[in-house]
Order: sequence, then structure tokens, then C-alpha cells
Amino acid sequence: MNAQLETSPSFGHRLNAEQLRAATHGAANSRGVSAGPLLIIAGAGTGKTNTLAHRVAHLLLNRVSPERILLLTFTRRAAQEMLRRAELIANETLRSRPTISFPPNAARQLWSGTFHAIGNRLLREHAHSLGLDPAFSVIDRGDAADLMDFLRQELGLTKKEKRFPRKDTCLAIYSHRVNTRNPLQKTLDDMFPWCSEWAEDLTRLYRRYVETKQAQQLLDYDDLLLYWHVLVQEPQLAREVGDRFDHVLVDEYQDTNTLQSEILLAMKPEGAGVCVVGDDAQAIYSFRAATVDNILEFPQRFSPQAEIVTLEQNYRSVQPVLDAANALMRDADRQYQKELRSGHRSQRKPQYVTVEDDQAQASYIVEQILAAREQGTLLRKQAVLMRNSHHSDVLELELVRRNIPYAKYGGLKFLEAAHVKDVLAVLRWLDNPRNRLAAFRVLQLLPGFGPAHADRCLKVFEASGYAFETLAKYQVPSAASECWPSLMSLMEKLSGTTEWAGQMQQVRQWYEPHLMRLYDAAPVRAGDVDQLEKIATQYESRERFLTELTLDPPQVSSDLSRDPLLDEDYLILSTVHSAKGQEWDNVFVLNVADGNFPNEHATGKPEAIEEERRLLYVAMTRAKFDLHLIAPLRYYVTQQSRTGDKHVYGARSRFMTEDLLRNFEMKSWPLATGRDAGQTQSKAKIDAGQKLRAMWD
DNA sequence: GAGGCACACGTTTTT
DNA sequence: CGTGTGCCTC
Repeated sequence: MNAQLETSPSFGHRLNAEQLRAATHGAANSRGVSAGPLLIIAGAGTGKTNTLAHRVAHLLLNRVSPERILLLTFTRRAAQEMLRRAELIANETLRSRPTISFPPNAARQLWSGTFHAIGNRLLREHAHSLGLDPAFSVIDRGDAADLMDFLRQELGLTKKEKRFPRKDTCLAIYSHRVNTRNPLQKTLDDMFPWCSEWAEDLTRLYRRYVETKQAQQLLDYDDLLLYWHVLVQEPQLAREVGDRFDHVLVDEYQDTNTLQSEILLAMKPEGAGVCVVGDDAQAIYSFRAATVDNILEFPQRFSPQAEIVTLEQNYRSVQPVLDAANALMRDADRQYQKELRSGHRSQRKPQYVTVEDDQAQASYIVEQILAAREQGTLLRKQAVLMRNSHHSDVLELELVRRNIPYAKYGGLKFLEAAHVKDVLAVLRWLDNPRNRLAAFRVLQLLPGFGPAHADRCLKVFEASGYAFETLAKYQVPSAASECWPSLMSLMEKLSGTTEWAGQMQQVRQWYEPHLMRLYDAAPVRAGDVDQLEKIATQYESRERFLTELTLDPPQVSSDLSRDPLLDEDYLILSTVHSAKGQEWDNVFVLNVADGNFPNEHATGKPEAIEEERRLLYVAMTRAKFDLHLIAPLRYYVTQQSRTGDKHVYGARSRFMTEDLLRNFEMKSWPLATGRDAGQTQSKAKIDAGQKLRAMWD
């Protein structure tokens, strides 16, 4: 009956045997698909997304209700891509089996998103069981750090003789402790040894931090997991939440942390319908407390043990790229014996390119990219990957100079810009009047309002039961008396309406004069606020806008600065972390030198160095055809002391052993035999640039 | 108690 | 290079 679907000519015809086994794992029956736990180990480029999308399609085709499927992914983008493909596959199959009815847009009724986004959704539904206000606010990392900072001052921790950890460090420790579920002292000793002595004070700080968030109905990123975890520790609620879903699929399982795995196990203790996918060789998020043990120990967590399907056939890269990647991992200390094999032959080895400095690095990349472009490889099929987001600074200048459009993923600080935070603070205060953090910020935008006045003012506000009408009568500092009524009328007006359209515009109009007064580069910043307003119109409500912006912040700089460029061709710049799951024809990796690969901050610990190796592995395995690792002899670093040279001399990366280098074509650039040769080279590249520009005129 | 000025500082990666 | 922190003056 339904099982015939699996052998229908259409479904799965693009899968190999292992992929098909993973996609159709379990037994189809009249009420859906019942399946024991499944682990899919999917090496880089082995069609993981395609397999998972097929599995989703398979479930839908076998009458599993879409709202009973939970798909947990690492980013929202990944979730959307998965659903898009699942829908295509399902519809394609249905065309050959017209007798089966299938709800339209079924894939869109799935529960899908990141752990944090799903947590947000579940917690709002179950808020009352947890003593939460269903209208709680989600705060981002910057807000959480600000709150931490406020409390560390309030508790007098900044006045200690020895310097107390900074706010970001405090938050990082807190987050690590929460996500690993380790005792604080262990977190300190393992990850922050220089803070070990502060355990007691930090505990006090964190208790205040938790109390304060609760009083104001604020949830930080970790709380979205933590409350979810608490929810499913209670057996009856665990069953309730777990039973909503027949199938739970988790992508990028190697990058989940202990808290996340405990949530999953509490929801599905028998592992029924649980399917996790990942690649231990691509675990790169230990700084976020991810632990590769989750994936390694997954099968043994259940009895009977989970089934394992391993995907090794690579469909992405040519064999020489995989040879290099395999060689890199051969030196890894924890070996999971995975030799990626490709059906794509090529004579061309990846390139290991030595250049003089980062300027030469930029020139080399531009030349290569434009040459490839001339040969028909679109810019968007090419990517430049880097360890830190600022490593592309020089390159970006060069790209701008040559009019080469690009989009940059990762490292975006849009939401951290002061003026953006100002505007959002107004909205956040409106959305949740108890949000003292937001209110505190808004009040201090006014002249004459410092921390002390703001605090006093808010005490009155709180005593009044959060009534803006009462606040309006507050005796403000004389410098603020003139602009007080306009803020108060804005707040009264907007807090009294559920109509979201136009709110952002009113906030912007109110804010503009303050922006002018407060900041130097006001026009640029005003542009950002305009952008924010445009983004805001895409959301249905204020609450949705604020929450979604926090849970899924804009990833691409072009999302914000140049939206009309969407259908134009542009080069991709990305941090390696943000490049996860992606692929391009040509890939350039910047600054492959010791200090970056591995990063200098990682060199203390063997495990950290191994993670850096995997990071390079991820970068290399993004390439389909051409891979260039670029090693500048000197490169610019910002954190050099002013007495020293502003450049650092890049030693060859310790990962680039002689054995590994045999898989590369070694070259230096420019191919200078003398000064003249270099000159000739640089002329050639300018000509190419003009050619390209001319095409766009 | 607000706000201006000078200096030190430090910096991966992200939900 | 920009940001955050502390010190000083009004």
C-alpha cells in the first residue's frame, strides 16, 4: 500500500542506496511512519540536505501530519531550504501517483527552525506552566551583556582590588555553564582559568542576573533552551510536549550542546521518530558549548541502539579537493575514518598560493575571480572564506575600488550599532513596559538624563504599575523638560494600539533629532534607521518583529545596505562559520597562516587546535572545482601594539604539513622574476576589471 | 549627577 | 579605528 511509495519510480530516484535507506527508515503504516532512532553520519558534500528533505517528503507522503513533524536546524535559512526542497520532492512524487491526496503547502505547516526559535514558540504556549508571561521579551547578546554590566556594578564587583571579569566574559562564562550543564567551577577551570578565583562573586552575580530577568520577563538566548529544558524535566509535561511530534529531525547534530541533547532525549526518551544528522569532522561550535559527544554517543543513548547510516559518496567536489581534505583530516587526533570519495575527476590540484602581504592577497583574488568570471563562472558561484570577519577589510576596499559587488555573511554588527539599539529600545519598552533595560536606555537619550535620573524616574514608573500617563507628570531634569512631552505622547499613543503599521515611522520621527544631537556621522546612521523601518514593514506585529529580529538577525550586509541588488551577480564573502552547509564552484581561503589556522587564541589547548583543523576542513570542502588557500608572508593585524610593526609575519600554518602540501599546486604570486614582471601582471588585472565593469554599464 | 575628555584596551567564530 | 572605561569639571 503506502509502502509502495518507496518503490515508486519517482520518489528517491536521485538518491543512492544509503541515502534512500536514511530517507525511508522506519515502517510505513496506515497511520504514518513508525521509526526507531536514526543517526545519519553525513560527510561534507554527501547530499545531507537532499536526504533530509527526502525524509521529510517521505513522511508527508505517508500521511504523517505536517504539524506533527519537528525539524530543528542550525539557521533559519537551512530550515527554509529544507522545506522548499521537501515540497518539491513531494509534489514531484505526487505527479506520478495522482491517486494520493496531499494538503497543499503541507511543508509550511511543519514546526521548523532553530532550537531557540522553536523554544520561543513552545514557551509562549506553555508559559503558564512555567510561571512565565506569554508576552515575555527575548533579549539578544548585547542586551544580556548590558544587564550583566549593570548588575556587576550594582553589586560592587567593579570596585574590587583585582580586576573583575568584563561583562562579555561574565556572560560567556554564564552561557557556557548553562549550556554544558557543568558546575560553574568546572567551567571556570576548563575554559576561563584566569577567572577561577571569582566563582563566589560570579555566582552572586548570576543569581541577580536570573532574578532580574525574571522580574522583567526577559529571556536571553540561553533561557529559551533552559526553560524548555525545565519544561521537559517534568514527566507529564515532557510527555505532553514530546507527544505533539511523531518525528523529530535534527540537522547539524555535531554542533548541539548538552542542554539541547537533554531536551531532545527528554522529549523522546525511546528515540521514537528521532533522526539526527551530522558530521563529527565538521564540529566547529565548541565555543558555544557544542559537544561532539552528542553525535558520537547518540546510538548508545537508546535501547535498542539507534541505527546508523553513513554517507560517504561526495557529490560536490572534484577528487583532488577531497584528496587534500582527506589528507588534512588524516592528521586529526580523533579519527573517524571517513574518506570522502567523488565521482568527479580533475587534473587540477588545489592551489597553495604564497603572496607578499594582504594587499597582494586581495589583488590575487580579484584577478582570479575576474578571470573565472570571464570564463563563465558567475561571481555568486565564487566565495572568499575567512577565519575572522575583519580579515576581508583590505579585500573589501579593493572590491569597492573595482566596482565588484559582494555580499558578506557573518560578523555583522548591525544590531549592535548604538543608533539601531536606541530605536529598538523604544519599541522594546513599548512591547514590554517592565523591560527596564530598554527603558533605561531610552530615557538616557534625553538631555539631562543620566543613569541616576533614569533610575529614579523608572522607580516612579514601576510604582505606578507601568502607567505612561503617570510617568508623563514626572518632574524631569530641566534640560529634558522640552522634549519630555513628545516622548510621553509617543509612548502613550503607541502603547495603546495594536496597529503595527506606521509605528516604526513614528518612532523614527521622534528619534531623528536625538540622533542628530548624539552622534557625529548622523546621516549614515539615519540611513540605517531607514533600513530598519523597511525591515519592520515585513513583519505583522511589533512583538514578532522584535522577537524574529533577535532570533534571526540579518545575516548579509547587502540585506541592509543595498536591497535592490538581489538579482544582480555578486561575490560571496563569508566567515567559515557562516559558510557551513554551503558550496561554491571556486573557493578562496584567506590568511592560511599560523595564528589564524589555527587561531592564536586556540593554541593553548589540543582540543581547540583540533577544532581549528576542522574549521579549515569545512572551508576546504566548500569548493566544488577550484580551491585556493592563500598564505600571505605578512599580514595586517589590528591588535598589534603601537610600538611594533603593524604587520605580523605569517608562519606557515602548522596544518600545512609536507604530506598535505603534496596535494596542492604550490605557487607564489605575483609570478615575479623581477620588478617588471610584477608590473605587467598588475596591468593585466586592471584591464580585466574594466571589461567586467563595461558589461554592467 | 551629567557630560566631556583622554586613555587604555583588546579583538574568533554565533543562536 | 572604534569602543568602552575612568577621571575631571561644571
